[in-house]
Amino acid sequence: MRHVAALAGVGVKTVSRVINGEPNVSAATIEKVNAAARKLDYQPDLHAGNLRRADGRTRTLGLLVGSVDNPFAGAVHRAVEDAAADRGVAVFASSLDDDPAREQEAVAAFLRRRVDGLILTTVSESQAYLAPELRRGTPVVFVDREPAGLTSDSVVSDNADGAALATRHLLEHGHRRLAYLGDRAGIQTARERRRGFLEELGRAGVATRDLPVVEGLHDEATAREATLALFAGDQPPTAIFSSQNLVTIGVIRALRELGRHHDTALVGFDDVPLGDLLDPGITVVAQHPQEIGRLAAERVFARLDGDEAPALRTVVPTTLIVRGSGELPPKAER
Amino acid sequence: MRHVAALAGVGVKTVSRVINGEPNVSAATIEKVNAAARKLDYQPDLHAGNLRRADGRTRTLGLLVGSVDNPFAGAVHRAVEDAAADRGVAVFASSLDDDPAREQEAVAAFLRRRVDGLILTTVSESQAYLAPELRRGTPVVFVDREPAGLTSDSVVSDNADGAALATRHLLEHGHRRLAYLGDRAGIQTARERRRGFLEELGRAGVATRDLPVVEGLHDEATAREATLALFAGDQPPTAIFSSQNLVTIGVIRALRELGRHHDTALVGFDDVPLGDLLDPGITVVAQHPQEIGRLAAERVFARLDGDEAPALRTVVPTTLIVRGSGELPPKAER
DNA sequence: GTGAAAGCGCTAACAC
DNA sequence: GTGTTAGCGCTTTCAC
Repeated sequence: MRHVAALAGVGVKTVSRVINGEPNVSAATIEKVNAAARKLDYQPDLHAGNLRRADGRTRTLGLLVGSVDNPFAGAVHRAVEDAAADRGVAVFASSLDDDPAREQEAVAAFLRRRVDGLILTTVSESQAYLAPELRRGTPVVFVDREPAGLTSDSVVSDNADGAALATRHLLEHGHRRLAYLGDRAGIQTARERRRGFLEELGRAGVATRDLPVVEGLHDEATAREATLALFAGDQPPTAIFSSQNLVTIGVIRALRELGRHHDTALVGFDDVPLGDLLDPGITVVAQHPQEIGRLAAERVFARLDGDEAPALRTVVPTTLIVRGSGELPPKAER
Repeated sequence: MRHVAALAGVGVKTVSRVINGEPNVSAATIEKVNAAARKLDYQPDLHAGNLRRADGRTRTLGLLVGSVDNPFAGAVHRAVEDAAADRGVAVFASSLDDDPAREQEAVAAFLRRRVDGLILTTVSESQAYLAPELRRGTPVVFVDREPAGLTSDSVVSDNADGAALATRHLLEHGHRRLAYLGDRAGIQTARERRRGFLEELGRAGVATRDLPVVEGLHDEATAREATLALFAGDQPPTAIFSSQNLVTIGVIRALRELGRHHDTALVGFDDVPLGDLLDPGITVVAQHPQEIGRLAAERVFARLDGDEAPALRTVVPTTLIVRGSGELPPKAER
């Protein structure tokens, strides 16, 4: 900046004014400064400016998702990015991998870089460690999962409702031997989905005691194996509710291997890529990750713009998408 | 930091030493400082430190991909993140959307934030604008597409070879009426893939004059329409080579609608999610985005670690994955 | 083993 | 309209 000022024959403050589009600079001076900046390939240092700037904004957001490689996370990320780009805000993205240590490291990395706001998917038992940061005024919005030990904005799917919707759908198609295949019970959304599943069965008067409730599945491989094991038993289910996109894919693979994909009903929670092109089409309770990301970004920016309202919990409804796999009737008992 | 120093009863420099794990501090002092830092929820400001620090490293990378919502980009991103996280480096991720303006803005946003390195997918005609930055010592690695008007490291798939491989596969299965459905010719990889397609046909002695070469497709919708149009003509192809994952999906949808998915061969460039579970399975020339991301990160960090070798062009081979759609024989002429 | 002073690139406050 | 000075939070240099 000093070099630009020298080359343009003005003071550094004038360069600063031009760079930031502040008023009270003559057109001729603006042109001189811009010419000098161009000649020197000058790029202002945002961080240096922020050190002194009144609002202290870095125009940077930290986003933590399950994995940047997951379609759900990709859609959330994209929506956040679009909202941020409109405001000249850049986005740090990190993957959580359902690892509490990674959560803490990622958040610390964001905070050391003085992000203006945080959009987080979390997995550790408590997010109380964020309290000081929240007091400091950094907006924190939780996506997909709600925080524990701390109150802040969140944007989540209606997990229990969606799971109940899926379950009711299977019940309506005559199934009574349903199986639940889901993620670790340590994960809040997994608990909610299991609760929705069991409660809906309870409302329908179906005894849940003997129904298989398999937890701890987190990827295709474990879900596939769990499904195979289920069918190796003497009372395989006639319908499966899978609580997560990767689990759903694992179930599909297993059912195909067993040749049971046309006689075992399946409803998945969260949409599956190309789910409509499979045979049968995969009936899912779809979430709306794009909408979740959009609303989360909206919350962060509202807070940055001075919204002081109490923490807001935004629930994004899920949608049942009927495609075939959820409408298969129970296989006749042998 | 001043507050921490005051509370611990030491000078700021001592706090700095403790934070950065520098030697020559007594164990007792370290403990005092850490206790004070914890009490005050002190988070060091990385940017402030970098202003003065000798190496000037922000421990931050800028990554520009097609769209963070695309599976290819997600895999690249994930690999870059994993390599970066090992080194305590955070990653800014932005979407290009094949928009030259967005490219420039994203890069400028990265540079204003003083990223240590850049991993870029580009679309503008020339990246010469990066020359000053490159001279300044910022490593720039191009992924997926090679730069123009500038020489720097790149990590790309063997686009022409992969396209030729796909084409040869279709020829070997007896097809002569092949169609090419691809992205805008303005995109370097699209040009390469078209070249590979046409050259392979030339080597096989197949006249390419009358074969449909449709370009300018960039999403499912346009690819679907182009495919439908192809079959509305009087000489529909017996085989299709689609040059990109979204285009492949659009083609699949159109073929299904037409009921032609079992008599029109299809090989796609770049893998398609669940491509093995469709009927027929989708034969593709798979790229290795994870590997591309890993190698790109490796390049950036090698440069940061002082590698001064001439610009390196790394080619990641593609792999033909046979699943059914590419092995369909030509439909008997009517 | 520790601290004081200067300065990184910029903006705030105020002078002219 | 424009420049000067101080200082943001930290690291460097150098003294003790």
